[in-house]
Amino acid sequence: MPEGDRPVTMTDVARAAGVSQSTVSRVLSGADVAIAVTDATRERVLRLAREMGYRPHPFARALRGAPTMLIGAIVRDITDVFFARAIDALSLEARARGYSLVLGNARAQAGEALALAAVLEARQCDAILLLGDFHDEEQLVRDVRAAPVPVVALWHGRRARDSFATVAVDNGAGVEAAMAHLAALGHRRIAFAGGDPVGDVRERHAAWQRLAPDAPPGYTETGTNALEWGAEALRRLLALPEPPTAVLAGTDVVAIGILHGAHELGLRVPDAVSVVGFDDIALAAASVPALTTVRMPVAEMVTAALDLVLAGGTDEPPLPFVPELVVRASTARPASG
Amino acid sequence: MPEGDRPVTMTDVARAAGVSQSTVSRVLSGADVAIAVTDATRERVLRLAREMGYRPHPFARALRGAPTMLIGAIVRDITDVFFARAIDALSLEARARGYSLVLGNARAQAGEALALAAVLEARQCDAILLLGDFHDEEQLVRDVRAAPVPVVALWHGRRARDSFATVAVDNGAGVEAAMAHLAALGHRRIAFAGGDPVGDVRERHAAWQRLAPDAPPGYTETGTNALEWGAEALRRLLALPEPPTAVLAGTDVVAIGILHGAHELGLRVPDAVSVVGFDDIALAAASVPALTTVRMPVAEMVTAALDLVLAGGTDEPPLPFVPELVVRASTARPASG
DNA sequence: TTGTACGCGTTATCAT
DNA sequence: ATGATAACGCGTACAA
Repeated sequence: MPEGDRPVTMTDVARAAGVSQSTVSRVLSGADVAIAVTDATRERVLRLAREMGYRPHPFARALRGAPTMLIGAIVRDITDVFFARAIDALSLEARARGYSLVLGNARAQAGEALALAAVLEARQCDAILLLGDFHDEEQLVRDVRAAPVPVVALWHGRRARDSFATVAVDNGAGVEAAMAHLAALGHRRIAFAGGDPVGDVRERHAAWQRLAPDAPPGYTETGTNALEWGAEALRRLLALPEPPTAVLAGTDVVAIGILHGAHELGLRVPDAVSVVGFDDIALAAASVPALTTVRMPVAEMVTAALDLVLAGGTDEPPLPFVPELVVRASTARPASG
Repeated sequence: MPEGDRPVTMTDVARAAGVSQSTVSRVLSGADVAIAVTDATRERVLRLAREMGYRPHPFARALRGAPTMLIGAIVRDITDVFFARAIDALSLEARARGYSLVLGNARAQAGEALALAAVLEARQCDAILLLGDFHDEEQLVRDVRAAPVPVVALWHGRRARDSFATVAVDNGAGVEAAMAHLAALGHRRIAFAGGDPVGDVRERHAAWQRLAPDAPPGYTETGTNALEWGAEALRRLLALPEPPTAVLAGTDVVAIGILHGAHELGLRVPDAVSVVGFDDIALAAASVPALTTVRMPVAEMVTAALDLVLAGGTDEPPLPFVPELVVRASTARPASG
């Protein structure tokens, strides 16, 4: 029995059981059961280990090359409800596979490289997942690329050549569905209000441009992915000489900000203006009015990313997932048909 | 130089520099600088370490008793925007002190104890923070108590005797401020709709009961902390023979659900009914209408909890923080005096 | 079937 | 000023 408060080691158990430490290791690590050790010895060791409160020491195991069962998740902004949901799905899915999550919140500019170098790159994690678009964080991307573990990115926005696999969504298809819905309702003047023009939002904007090539000037608003910004963007759009009858928002967060802005202007949605979001966050179904949006298959994408990264990250990434339009109450025929 | 892809160790650097591994350790671990090693040697070692891409191996250090610089954060439900904000604040504050976060999402019932045993209890973390009320998760609390590292709980709701320190908010004071505000506006019939009756919400409910002892039956609604539930609760409250003129919600999430429910019923807030939330989540300022609520000092509480737990968790916990009422547009004089 | 011995990468304590 | 050496807890060839 160890004196003091020191954790119980295999050697402690071995001494108590009157066997060698290796025997304890054989019994407890459970390799090739029933072949190597006498039943009597096994039971004695197991009993003592339990009684003495033995716990394997993960660092000693890791030093021997065992996987840490830790997955590093680097997320752009966890206060973004979309990413919060993704982290939730990720943690559940990871745990189902026996892994835990180390959270790297990238929201602080300074020291981001530090945190990664210290925790993730330093091979404490078996795999690294990037959540969000990090193309502007060059140092971070460099660090992660240099990591000796597989890396997979989610919602990173596709670019020419990335050094890691990407699980993405077909933003073009989502925008097409939204635009088709608005067109079917009779909308001809559809603006885009896009928050941060990075990653998925950038792709959504590009798709909108493709589908509305002759949109009047001023029909594109970009800024930050925040509720207040959505309200501001709406004010500017409605102040145009030829205001839009519908707004396609880059994210649900911006869309809900637009709903708020409309209310402040004394306008009713969808009577005065139709609004379509993107992502289908939980709040979208409970906003005033309930938001028509494009649903992101978060759980499926997280599962795919986990499959990919735990397989080494070198397999072919899955085809972009296809999002689905969810029609609710924030879209209707335009007032002036 | 190491063959293959093996990470660079001190021994590799030592070989390249023509010195012993101990010398490399002395130089790199930076203990007692300038005394022990020649400047020439130091510079050569430092240069080679940099060139060769040496990284300290955290597990080997941990095996020697070094702290892991990992903080385990166990959160009830990270999709709850309130906790997402807390995790954000926590990760920033932790990183400022050189720590990283291991996320334990407790939202899955089965296997929670397992995840803890594997990741936290097994002394991988230097400290453990509990975010939310875990009184109903007995196995988890038992596991955490048995952990050999300090534990501090946040928003855990105070109970008779907990085995770990708690950083809490004075929910009574918050409810008093909200009720005083409503009373000053002329409200006499104030109901409480409280989501999950655990932790802080439970305390808020108790405070409401104390301040409205003669509330008609049916004025208390409890359920889940979800948007839709808020809407349902409002429907039931307004169906009462003597419906309330104001509703105090247990959380902003419920409050925003109530706003949505009112809109669906064709009622305007605050004309038909006043609504007060609790927490001041980001959305509260951008809801329709903007929500009067009680602001939770999240950053301050997180800082205090980190101070406490990194000091060993045994100091006296700080006095409950006092939340502050934020008056916005969801409260007004009742229609019928 | 079981014990001995070694190494994983570090830090710390001795010598030299 | 620096080098050899011994731990830390565990897994595993190898010997017995």
